Amino acid sequence: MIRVLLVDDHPVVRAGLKAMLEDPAIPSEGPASDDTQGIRVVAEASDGAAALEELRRRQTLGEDIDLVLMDLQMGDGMDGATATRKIRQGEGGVRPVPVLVLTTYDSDSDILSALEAGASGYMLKDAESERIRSAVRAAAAGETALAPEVAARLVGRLRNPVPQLSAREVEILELLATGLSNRALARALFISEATVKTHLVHIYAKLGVDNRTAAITTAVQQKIIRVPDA
Amino acid sequence: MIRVLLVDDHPVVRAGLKAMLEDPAIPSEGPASDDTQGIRVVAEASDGAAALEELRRRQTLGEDIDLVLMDLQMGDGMDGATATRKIRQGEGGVRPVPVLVLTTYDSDSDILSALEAGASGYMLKDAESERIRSAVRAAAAGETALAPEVAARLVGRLRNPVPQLSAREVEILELLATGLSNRALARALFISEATVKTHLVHIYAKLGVDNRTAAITTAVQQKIIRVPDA
DNA sequence: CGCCGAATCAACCGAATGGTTGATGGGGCG
DNA sequence: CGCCCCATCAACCATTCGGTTGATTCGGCG
Repeated sequence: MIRVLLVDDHPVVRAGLKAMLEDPAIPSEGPASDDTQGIRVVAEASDGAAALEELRRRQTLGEDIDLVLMDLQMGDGMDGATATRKIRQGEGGVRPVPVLVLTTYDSDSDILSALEAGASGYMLKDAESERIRSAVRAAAAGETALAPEVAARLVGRLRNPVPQLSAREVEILELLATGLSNRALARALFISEATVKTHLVHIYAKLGVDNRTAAITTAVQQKIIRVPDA
Repeated sequence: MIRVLLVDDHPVVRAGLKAMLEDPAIPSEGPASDDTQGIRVVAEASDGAAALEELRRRQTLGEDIDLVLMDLQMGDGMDGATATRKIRQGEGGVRPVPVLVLTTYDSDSDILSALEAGASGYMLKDAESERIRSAVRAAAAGETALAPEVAARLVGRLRNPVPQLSAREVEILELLATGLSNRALARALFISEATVKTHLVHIYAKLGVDNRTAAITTAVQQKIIRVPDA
């Protein structure tokens, strides 16, 4: 029996995962084996901080958790990648437990940040239930479980690595996103307009675009910057 | 008994909604009343086209559907708003049925397009299960069910003379956010570059900005548009 | 019918942006 | 020390963008 802690901010998704994990549509044939052992959702949390708290509480009670199923995007509170890192590093008095990330998007930066945080796997929410169950079993057994789409992205990234923006370039991108002109940008950063243009050219090249608008959306998509607050 | 057709491209979400709708955590007290009548998910579909097909099929068989629960964003195939419009207008040989939209985002354009398409309600996926069930009951009874956040947006929009952009202007903004130049914009919309510029001037005026970059961030902040998907 | 707003287009202008080449200085690294 | 990357700046040019004026068509509305 694999004991799972579910972390997702949407009650609907928690209910769906619980149903999927606990009620296999096709019961295992033949005698029970390790490969088809049952899965039980024994705890749930709606954000990263609550997940850490719940994990610690369960472990203190001697009710060990075998696996954490974690969403990455969570409205407010600690995000999934941060929570994953803390769990894997045993912060806050928890014993490290495998974390399987299960989320909606497969952006490069999401995948990278999750895996760097120590996730044992990365599945997408549009997966069929049997896929998700086998990923849970694999992750609980200490193996790595990647959705095919995710694996493909990783391979693609190895082939042509994403050019890294310098700190200055990111700084410029952030101001760019507020709608400043080159001149305003120059004044804000105490540099000349010429320098701003040079930076922009570098940014365009690294992002594979050819104008400021595309640079902003691309940067937002790749989570290099965020849309500035209102 | 309310008979529901579930439309969502994610198996996880379908399973979650089914579990939530059919297994009320708190069984109704006292004798059964109309208000607490049961809900049964009798059919599912993973995109808009399949939903129409399924609805028609069930109605032909005499197995009427009382309500369609519809997601707006669906990976490929017909999107939710279009499917909602077709169902409400009885296209494709279906009898109109109330449609409750249940989605993740609450952007103005999403809400408006769903309601204009004839949706009976608009709920967010992060809602608690009892909220969703009561929205289903209300919508099936012909009432309008809006999530509080959605209702708040609507009244806020009535108070604030939110500079109302025309449909065409929003369309332009959305393409603008992908980084297209005026010329590319013109080609994409089969209009002249002059017209694009005219629209942009109007957009800038309504949003209180003076260039395209600021227009995009402002529009995103005010949830007039969303950052385009990667 | 006349009015108005939305959408379309044209022509024009100045300003901003993009793209290039080339140059300087400072850090880090083998 | 030499090499390379980063950040800085200059000058130049073509293209694009922002803004204006004016015009046409079409649909809705009083």
